[in-house]
Amino acid sequence: MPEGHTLHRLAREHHQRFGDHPLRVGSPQGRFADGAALLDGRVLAKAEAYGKHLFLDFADDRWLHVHLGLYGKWAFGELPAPAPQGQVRVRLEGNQSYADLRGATVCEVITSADKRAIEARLGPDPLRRRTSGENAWRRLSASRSPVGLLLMNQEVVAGVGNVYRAEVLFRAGLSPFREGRAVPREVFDPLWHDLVTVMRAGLRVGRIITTRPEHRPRARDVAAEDAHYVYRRAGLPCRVCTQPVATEVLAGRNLFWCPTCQSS
DNA sequence: TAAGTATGTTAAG
DNA sequence: TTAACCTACTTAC
Repeated sequence: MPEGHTLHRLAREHHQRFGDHPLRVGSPQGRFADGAALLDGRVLAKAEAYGKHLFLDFADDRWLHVHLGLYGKWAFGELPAPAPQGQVRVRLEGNQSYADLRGATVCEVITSADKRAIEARLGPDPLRRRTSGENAWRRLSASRSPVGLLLMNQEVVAGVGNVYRAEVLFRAGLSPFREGRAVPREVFDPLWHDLVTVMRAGLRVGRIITTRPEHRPRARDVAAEDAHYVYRRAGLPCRVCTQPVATEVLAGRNLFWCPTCQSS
């Protein structure tokens, strides 16, 4: 489930389980054998996330860079670790815990210069401290692309995926088809602030919940089907206006929106 | 059991 | 714009 909040949680969990310990690093699958050999036995000094990228600092200018892509996953457990099931690209083992990585799009050992180059391509990450949306505004307000595309562009905002894209546009009452350059500053600033709010909530809770309590059946114990306003709700009645939620494929991704509530 | 789908990105055409 | 990556879960048959 990798939008930005997931990666920030993963960074935290790696640090909690493995921070400051020497790790055994292997690649049961074999596909990352060379990289694992570069890291095996080293101490994990730090773990951080930037957008959807995870960086594990193995000191002396060696970082493990992971991007989960669509279906990559980390699975954690307590030692002793079981025999690897399926295609385990990386297995980390520390004092008490192990972690298995499967299905990642990117898994590589890089230098801090490589890491800086990756970060330089990314827009501001709403989940990083002391981060302003100014650079996102600069890109967005100069673009003819629809805002629904711009929010998914990691060079504009880092960490937003298909769920946050759909939900934050709904909460702003903004049409996903509005050109970036036609979005007024008075609309963008609250939208950025809302991104920070809902992504922080996702980081805290571990799932994406964007519906306000007054728009769902039960304020607590949010059921999966009540967590979103429009994402994956095509044809269902809008929670606010009861008109059917619309869907369309935009740039290869499913877009969801309410044509009534998001007409501006 | 097979087919379809997914919260993502890159590269080929 | 499309296919590929190649995992796990859901749905169809």
